[in-house]
Amino acid sequence: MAPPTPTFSPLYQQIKSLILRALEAGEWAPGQTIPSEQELAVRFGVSQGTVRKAIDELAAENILLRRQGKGTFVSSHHDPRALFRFLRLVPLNGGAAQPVSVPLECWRARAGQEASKNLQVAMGSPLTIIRRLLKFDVKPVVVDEIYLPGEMFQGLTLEVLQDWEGSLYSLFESRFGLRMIRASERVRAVAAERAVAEMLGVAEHSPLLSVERVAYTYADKPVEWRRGLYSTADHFYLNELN
Amino acid sequence: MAPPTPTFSPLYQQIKSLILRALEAGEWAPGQTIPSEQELAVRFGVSQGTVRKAIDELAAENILLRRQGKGTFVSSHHDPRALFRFLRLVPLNGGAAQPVSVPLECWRARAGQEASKNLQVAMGSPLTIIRRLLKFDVKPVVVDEIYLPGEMFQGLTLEVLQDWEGSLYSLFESRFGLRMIRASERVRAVAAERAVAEMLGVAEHSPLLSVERVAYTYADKPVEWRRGLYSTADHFYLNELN
DNA sequence: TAGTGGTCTAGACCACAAA
DNA sequence: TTGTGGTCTAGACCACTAC
Repeated sequence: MAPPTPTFSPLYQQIKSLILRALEAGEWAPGQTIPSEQELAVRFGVSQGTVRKAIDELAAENILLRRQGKGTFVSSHHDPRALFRFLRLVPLNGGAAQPVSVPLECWRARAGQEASKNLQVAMGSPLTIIRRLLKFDVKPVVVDEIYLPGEMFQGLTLEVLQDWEGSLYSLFESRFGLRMIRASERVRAVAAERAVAEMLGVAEHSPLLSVERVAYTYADKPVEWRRGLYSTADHFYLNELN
Repeated sequence: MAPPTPTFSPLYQQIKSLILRALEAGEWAPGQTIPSEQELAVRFGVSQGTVRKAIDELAAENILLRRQGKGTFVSSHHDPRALFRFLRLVPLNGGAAQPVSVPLECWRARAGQEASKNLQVAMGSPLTIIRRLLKFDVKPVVVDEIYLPGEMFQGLTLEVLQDWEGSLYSLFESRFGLRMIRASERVRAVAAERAVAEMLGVAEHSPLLSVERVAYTYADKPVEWRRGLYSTADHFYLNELN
């Protein structure tokens, strides 16, 4: 006897995949609308309700953004609301909530063991590395070291970074067509080494938050690995558990 | 001219509220099934689809749990899967993933300014305070100090805590009928004071994670405030950003 | 006024679990 | 076999936005 089909995939999941593939292929640009539910229903040969359920899930994953009366939009890191989706840092007592990125260095290197594991690239493959400061209201709060697969970020230089107004991810989106969809962070407490302590204006050996992040684009492909050292003298890392 | 009705609440939201109210009133016990969608549809006088959408949202909030073919269950902290919903601590290199709670002290006090603010109770109102250790595989990793509104936790003693096998929240659920629905955590890095350093087996002034949590039950009512100090020598705090 | 997403319904059928 | 949740459809109507 043949086994009963072990793989059952609901129609709306298949539609979801098709929409994702279209997004991945750049068929609709970030910030722009996708076709209406009715149009997509015709295109895919299913009912509007099925398209709706597919879009519902993509909206829940922050990949699409629905706006009643206007349409469904491809979400974009240009949207200022998108910033704090990935930066969970909040001032302790009021203070400036808008951070400013200050690029310090940008250079090329080759992937070591750790980078190769986190970015799922071969050992020795080219990397682009960024070091930068995050300031809240003139005050430095975070030092980041950011590892990127070199092939995907051709032409990324310190000048490009310095000329950019806005978040890193919005630069990645505009300049390199890479959209970060989700990320995973590992948080630990570490003692500040001297160089970092100086940059953040804290005493050597002060406790800092070490935040290691791997960020993924479509199809769960990792495209960024970063390590941030956060001074939590005036800020905290906020996490909502649901 | 009268303004056009500024308050529009979809039917399914109203149904959702009704279900929440029933849960709050204890009409269905944690771990047990609620009536079928069809039954609820009849009870509330709406279509099954409307009940479904209400339940969908409650399931997304981890308040209900759907199981195809079996029914819809009231989620419970007895479910072992529920543990890591609130404890985001993961071993660095394998190691025991199941923590053991070791209650150290349990005493009464009166709410100071901070407790009063976090628990939304009056200054001077009675509190129950717990101090406990969390061990992974014999090794102490977390020291917690937990502040609870005294009225809601009558009869909570060190003996009760020591006799309980399982998580704190499952005790709260069984013994005091209080279910934690969501929580908000503020994470910072701090230096270990001597007493804490000794308990965790680390050097004085070692960097630790300070995790302050306010946990809420139905209707966003805060019922627990705790501060944990985490040793991140062998563990890290994991956070998924979506 | 037209077009979008949002809600609600009724009904058919499928997948899964338990008896 | 029965009962549960899960999927899919078709159609009506509502709320919001823009023209």
